[in-house]
Amino acid sequence: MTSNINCNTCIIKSSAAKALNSEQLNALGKNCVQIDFKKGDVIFKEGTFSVNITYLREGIVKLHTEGKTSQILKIAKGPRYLGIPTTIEEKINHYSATALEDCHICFIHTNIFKSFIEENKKFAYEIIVELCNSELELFQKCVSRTKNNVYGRLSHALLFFSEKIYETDNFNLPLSREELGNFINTTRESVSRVLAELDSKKVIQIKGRQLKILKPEALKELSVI
Amino acid sequence: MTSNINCNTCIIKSSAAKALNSEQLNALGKNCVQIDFKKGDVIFKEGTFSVNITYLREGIVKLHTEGKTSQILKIAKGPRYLGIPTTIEEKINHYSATALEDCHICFIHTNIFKSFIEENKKFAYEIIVELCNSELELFQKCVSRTKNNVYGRLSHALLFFSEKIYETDNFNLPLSREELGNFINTTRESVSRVLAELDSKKVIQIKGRQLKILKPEALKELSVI
DNA sequence: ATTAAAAAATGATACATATCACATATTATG
DNA sequence: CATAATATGTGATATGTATCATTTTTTAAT
Repeated sequence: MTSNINCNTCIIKSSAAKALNSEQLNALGKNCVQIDFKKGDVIFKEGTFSVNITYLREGIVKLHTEGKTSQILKIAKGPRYLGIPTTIEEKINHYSATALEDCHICFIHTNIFKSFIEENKKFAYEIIVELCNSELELFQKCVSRTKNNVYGRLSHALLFFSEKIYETDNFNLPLSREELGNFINTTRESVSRVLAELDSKKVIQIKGRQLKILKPEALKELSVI
Repeated sequence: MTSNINCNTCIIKSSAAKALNSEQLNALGKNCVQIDFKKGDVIFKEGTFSVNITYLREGIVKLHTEGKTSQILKIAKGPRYLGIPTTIEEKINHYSATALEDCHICFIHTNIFKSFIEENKKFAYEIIVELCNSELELFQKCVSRTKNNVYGRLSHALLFFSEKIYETDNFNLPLSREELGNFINTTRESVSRVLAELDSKKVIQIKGRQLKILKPEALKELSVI
């Protein structure tokens, strides 16, 4: 579903978008289209031509590589920009984005996005801060993936969902066992086994995708970072 | 060694620094100090308080975590900014930087750096582009570390040194076997073994740190990314 | 040059985790 | 509701790589 939007009245703004003035928001509305995606929909695909900056207004997406050894690089929750690195200079997407929950996404013309950077100091600064945070997050993930064993990586991922995405210790996993494996770089079998063991040790309670974290401290102990 | 500098006459400028006008370069010179580091010197350390943006004018550095399971996150060659993510908003360095070759480094007051972002559109834009490239690089590395086995990761690293750092297929490795292990997430023993095997198969020729790549295509085949 | 210290090479073994095979749920479809 | 398709669980085995132990080489210090 596509719809015209009024960015002036939109209340779901990233800290960068909050820096835009009324005139800029009007211009944004005219150079931007909101599309609604359903769970599982592909938002953009690795290798395709990119002409927009993608703003995830609401929802949860995964950024991932393609192929049978697909790898989930990041899981992002709105409001935030997606894939600025992959779109701003080069025209080819370096990775794909797929909706894990229903999403409202705004596709913003790269040109108007660039003009805001030029016109609006605060906006430019906030984008820089966002990119910096994104890179630090990735560093963290890099370290977690390599310093932790499968137990640690899975614990880290479960805590990430609980703390950063759902903000509760009782939620439905947004990923299948196989996708979880792609996220923490292991196989679906290992994910099953470790989840079963954490369940048997009463650290978590899992049934299908329904997860309840019983002992977050125990998960924290398992992951060094 | 510390010295006052004239940024106007400096010919070693990043693409962002090239966007600064004469007045800004004068101001930069007054709010910036150049320090020369020798091979092995620590430039900044994880966990310490940070008050500057670090500009690597010339030389090669490693960005790494501390501790016995130290991990090398990135190897960078000047001219480029180092660790903007770790310094711009938060005041604590999230990782360390150590010189792998003699380096000339400019420490720039964070405030003047921020003022350039505000005053100079082109500068802000170039910083954004640099951060985007940096993140893409990290994505690449994340994928390489997890999709490749030790052979692939080491091949990838050797090609990286050859293509991105030294721009020749005949150079001295900037890292010990142990550091190479920290860079590609393996042990020094595994690095030794794989180097020995690549040598015996005449893909490379290695003696101590002296490396000559004989068959770059063979290395490319070993690493999927 | 001689000795000490550090780095690298190499063999033997251990172990975490991938792979394979198959059973059992769970979800989709006519 | 039945049947197929897909996802998940679990045991047995294989394998890449870490770990440990020891030797050899290189580098640094006196």
